[in-house]
Amino acid sequence: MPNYLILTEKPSAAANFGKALGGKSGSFDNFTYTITNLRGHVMTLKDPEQMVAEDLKKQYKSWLIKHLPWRLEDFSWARMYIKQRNLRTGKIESTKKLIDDLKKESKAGFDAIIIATDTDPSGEGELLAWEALDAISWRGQVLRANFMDESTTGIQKAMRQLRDVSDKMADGEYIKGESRNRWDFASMQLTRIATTSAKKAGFQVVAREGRLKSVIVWRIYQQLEAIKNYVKMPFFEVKFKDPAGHIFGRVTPQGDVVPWRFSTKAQAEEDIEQYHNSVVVNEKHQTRTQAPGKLLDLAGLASILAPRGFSSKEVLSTYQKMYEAQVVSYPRTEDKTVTPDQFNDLLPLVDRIAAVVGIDPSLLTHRTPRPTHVKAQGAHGANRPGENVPNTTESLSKYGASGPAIYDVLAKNYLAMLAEDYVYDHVTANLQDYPDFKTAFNVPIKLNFKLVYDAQKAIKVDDGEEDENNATKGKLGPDATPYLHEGANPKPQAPTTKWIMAFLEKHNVGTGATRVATLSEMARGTKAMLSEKRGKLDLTETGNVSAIMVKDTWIASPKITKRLFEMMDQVGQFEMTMTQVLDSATKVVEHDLPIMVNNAQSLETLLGKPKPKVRKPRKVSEKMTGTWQGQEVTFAQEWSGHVFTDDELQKLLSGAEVSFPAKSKRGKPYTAVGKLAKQTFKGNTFYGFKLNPKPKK
DNA sequence: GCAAGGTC
Repeated sequence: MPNYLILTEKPSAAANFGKALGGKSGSFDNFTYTITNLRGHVMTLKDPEQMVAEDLKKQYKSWLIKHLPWRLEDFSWARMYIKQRNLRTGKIESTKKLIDDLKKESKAGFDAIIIATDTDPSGEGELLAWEALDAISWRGQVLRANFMDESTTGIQKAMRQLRDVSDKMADGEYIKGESRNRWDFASMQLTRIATTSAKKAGFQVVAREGRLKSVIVWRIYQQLEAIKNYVKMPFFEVKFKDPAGHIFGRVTPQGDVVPWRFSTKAQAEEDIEQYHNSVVVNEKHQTRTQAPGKLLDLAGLASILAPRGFSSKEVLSTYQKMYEAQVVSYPRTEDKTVTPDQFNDLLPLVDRIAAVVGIDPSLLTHRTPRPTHVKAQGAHGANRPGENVPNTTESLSKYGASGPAIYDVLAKNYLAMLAEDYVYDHVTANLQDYPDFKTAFNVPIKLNFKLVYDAQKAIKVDDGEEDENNATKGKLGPDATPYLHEGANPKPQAPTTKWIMAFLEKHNVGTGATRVATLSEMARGTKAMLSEKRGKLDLTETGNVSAIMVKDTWIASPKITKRLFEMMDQVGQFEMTMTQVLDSATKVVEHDLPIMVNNAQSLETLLGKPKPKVRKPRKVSEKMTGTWQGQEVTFAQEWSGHVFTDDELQKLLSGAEVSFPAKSKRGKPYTAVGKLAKQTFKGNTFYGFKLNPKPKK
């Protein structure tokens, strides 16, 4: 029997594989196996200057426009470990340990490694698996297991249909992912062009311009401009009202010029003269139903919580912690449905969940799967409550400020699916003497799921259309009286988290999780491009500069992502080469470069004189020179706020140890013990006080 | 100083 190492994408997937195959290791079908896992991408491309020949390093380190566009064939596309802050512990972690462990594990006599990472249409799963296989220099056989979902049957089925992909260059899915990765890397050039051009014009910012950030920042800029340039254009038209307040009007398609709308009140007052009271006729009633809204993904959840004052960042990190406690399901899903298995797993818990969020369980009568919400496809399933039901929502604040709100929305939205459809009476009628004047309104009959949660309403983006506030109560007719209605062109809506998420989703830019992560990243730190306050988005100076720089460029168009994905499909089918895909990145740079250089000229006109950056004067500590180990050295007389005494300075020069009270970066007091030593910082040699190495435990 | 993608 062959012995396989099954490589999954993440711990949660490894757990599901273990469940499906009967343990973390064992035998299945005709092989024995061990399951292991990655943690997403474990390697990333090196910096540009680290991927080229020695004599090109200087030019590829430079941000000057004369060195751009790059010759992408100069790159080795070599990778390095990833160092990143852990969301839970807040500590910087490197992927080196994981790779070292995997390398050790892979040497335990396996006949093949099975790539069992997520099946994603962009080839990301293959890419991140091959990053790891290349990093451990795996030379043996490689098989691929494609699973559509992480259910037991889904995984078992996949493990019986293994494909040989030992030659990664023959694996279309890998080529796809690698192309996407290199294309995006090449787009880095646009940041250099924008930043350098803006700097020349006096704006000292880093203008980050990838195909996600530039699209977001440009869309927000345009919207803010539209609001700034909005001029209210009132209009007047004749409408009718019956005694109960039902309004009868004519249909005006958006943007159309119609003869019954006037720009002055006087004209309309003249017009109204020709109308008289009319009898209401043609009253029709139709009973209609509406199904509960779809289940949520992270972007939807973040959209709903933003107006309550929870930032994307806060929701992301709190949700992750709640997931690890199994209070909620897997965060980064793209599914908006659940599988029948997932539905059945949660079913016995729904009454308890309802009690926690204060929903009357007698409303939850639809306990069979709805075909619209429960589908036999998907992986982790839509975001929903987990197997651990909390006692109260308040208790979830231990995971973060947004904990109770996350659970409340998530649980109610899931429970809404178990309530019956909303039933309402759709009423229509028109006027006898003026049949073009119509009314339409809905009268609720049974609220049903709307008493639990109305996700559609929560997610809906205000389109700026005026609300007529049509009456929904009272008897229709018997007649209606003409009146003068005053309206106006709708004011563009303010940019919000919800609004930008809807825009990105419409254009298929990014995934649910990356959209939230990118927005949160764009709002963070000294290079922040935008601010997110209670869900309202605004641009910082960096954001404004970044936006103006991408006016009329290709990179800021959502079509670029669409085109990239089309090319990725072709490259996956071997109808196009990776080189050709990358040529298109160079074409974008060539196209956008002169435009950006030109756009820089309008920065000052649009934004005013650049604010001079106030530089904090750098504190230069006093230096002293003396003889140490037989050579003349110069070193700082101060270390971490402590000024050495004359006695200590002599001790240091003599090579002796000194100790003094100090405080750690976190403000924890400790005793610093150390000597003078030769050290390096960013490649430069210097002399100075150095802490003794920590004793090994 | 820089991308977008995945993850804890």
